[in-house]
Amino acid sequence: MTPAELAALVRDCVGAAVAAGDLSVAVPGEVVVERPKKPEHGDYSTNVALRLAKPAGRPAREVAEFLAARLRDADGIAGAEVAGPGFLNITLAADSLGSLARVIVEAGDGYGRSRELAGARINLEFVSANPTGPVHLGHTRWAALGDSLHRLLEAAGADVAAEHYVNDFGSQMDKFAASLYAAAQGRPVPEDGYHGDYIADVAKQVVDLQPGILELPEAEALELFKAAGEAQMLQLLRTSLERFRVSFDVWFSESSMHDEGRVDAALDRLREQGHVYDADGAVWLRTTDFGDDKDRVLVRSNGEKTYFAADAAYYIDKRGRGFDKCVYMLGADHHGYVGRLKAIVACAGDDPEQTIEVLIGQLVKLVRGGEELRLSKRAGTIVTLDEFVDLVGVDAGRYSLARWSADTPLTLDIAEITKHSNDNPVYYVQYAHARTCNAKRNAAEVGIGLDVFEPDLLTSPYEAALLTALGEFPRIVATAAELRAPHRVARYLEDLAAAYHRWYDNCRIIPQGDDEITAVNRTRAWVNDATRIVLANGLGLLGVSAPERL
RNA sequence: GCGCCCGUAGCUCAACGGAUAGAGCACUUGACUACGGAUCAAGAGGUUGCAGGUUCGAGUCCUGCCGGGCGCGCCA
Repeated sequence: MTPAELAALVRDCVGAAVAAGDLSVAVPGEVVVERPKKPEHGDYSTNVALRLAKPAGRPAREVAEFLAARLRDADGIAGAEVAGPGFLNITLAADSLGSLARVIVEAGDGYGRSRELAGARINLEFVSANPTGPVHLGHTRWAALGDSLHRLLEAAGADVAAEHYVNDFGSQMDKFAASLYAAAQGRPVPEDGYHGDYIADVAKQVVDLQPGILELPEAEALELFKAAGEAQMLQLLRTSLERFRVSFDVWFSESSMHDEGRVDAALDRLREQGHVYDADGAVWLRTTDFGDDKDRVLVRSNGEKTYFAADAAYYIDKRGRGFDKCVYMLGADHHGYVGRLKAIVACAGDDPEQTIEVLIGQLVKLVRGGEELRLSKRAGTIVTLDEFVDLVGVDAGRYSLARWSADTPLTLDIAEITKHSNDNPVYYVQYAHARTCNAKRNAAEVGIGLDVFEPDLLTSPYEAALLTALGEFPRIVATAAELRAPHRVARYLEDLAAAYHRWYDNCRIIPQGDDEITAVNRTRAWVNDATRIVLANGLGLLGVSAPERL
């Protein structure tokens, strides 16, 4: 019996109690069944009685007793007890709990996927690094979390587009072009330009591709440097991110919106909605109508459209493409932008509470030997994604960033996250997976495969603990997707790995010495394989490899 | 000044409003006749920043303080 089936059974018991007149209450749409922290609280527990007590006008423990009495008579239930203020603790019969192993093995890659978010069309925008420099550490946290969230949302059944916005319009691109031009001529880059070593590299690549560029008039050369430099930078961004196993469905160019008149069209739309006005020679959006602390400029008095205008157009474009939820993942230094974003949405006639969601990620610091890693020679800024990957590797890097909730400021110690030992959660989980693979190989060698399955033989408490942990996976995935919290998957995998290691220490798959191979051993091979599948599926959601050998 | 985020064990951090607040590291002590021990078992470690409030129940929600981070351009 899966937890979902048990939850449905509990709900049926509520329905039966109501029908019999024991309770007078509306049957809840969904009942939640959890794995209790303490094993003495049963395989599963539910707080449904506590929740129903008030509407039913009865003490919670009494409600729980009505349900317990019905549950005890149901198939697959070994026991149901009322505990504490009114919790209902449920123990499953061994064969009922053990049958889960077969369910998981048969589901394979599909185990953990659900239809919870089916029908949702979600636009997920993250990283959005400017094409004027490398991906840096601040983006990297979102690269890991955003890509994991992408995978999670799809696993929960949502229709998702991962999108990288390219700010290739405006004054910073002119500075970028000027920096490249200066570097190509061997002059020092302008004071307000971009100073990293990569500028010289990109400039050289542009000159190599277009040998005559330095002979052109300056204005023409700058235009070419801008266009070709951007193309080079985008290639670098893409390469860095792909190496980190992060991919985007759409790279969305800001300047393309300007070129195609879509910014003007968006401004017209906002004007029609009645929130645009002219003052001081500029065009404004009345965002104060929707809680912003001041109105914002869309078109400057010199005629140039602002970043903000393009963002409004971008939002309207996303909605035009059919997304009903636009998720923005921003760094903590951009949180001041949230109010304005919501105002854009409201000005466009949508409800910000419905159509956008802004996730704010706190800062990441890297330390080594107690000292913060600060300057990157290469980028002239803080540590880059490539340097981070060089330092810790993709698996440790992704796992370490995905393991913590985004709204916690994070300090990562290089020495700690690269240790190849149980000090390091990523290796702990990967080792558990490698161990399942190794156990499977060894079992196969002595003739134990997936042939005999007698789940009533899975009677060890270590078995029960492992099986209930395996049963939790689909709910963990769905919850992590709904709460936009990939770190829940990582924490769960650590729990599961621990339950597996304990089980492995106590329940042998291959008998010791010359002992005979029994149906218990053969059935345990299923449990081992189910664990292998869940660990692999979970690591996959985090973009971390699941090696068969370490 | 205004706004957002954070404050949990010595350290890094968990905990859909649920049971005695949990892991890992570090510290102390065990299990190596080991299906790869990169593992497992045990111990110690807490007034969840402070003070009120809401309720069957608060680390979690509300109010006010204290401390830290970040942001408040016709920049992007």
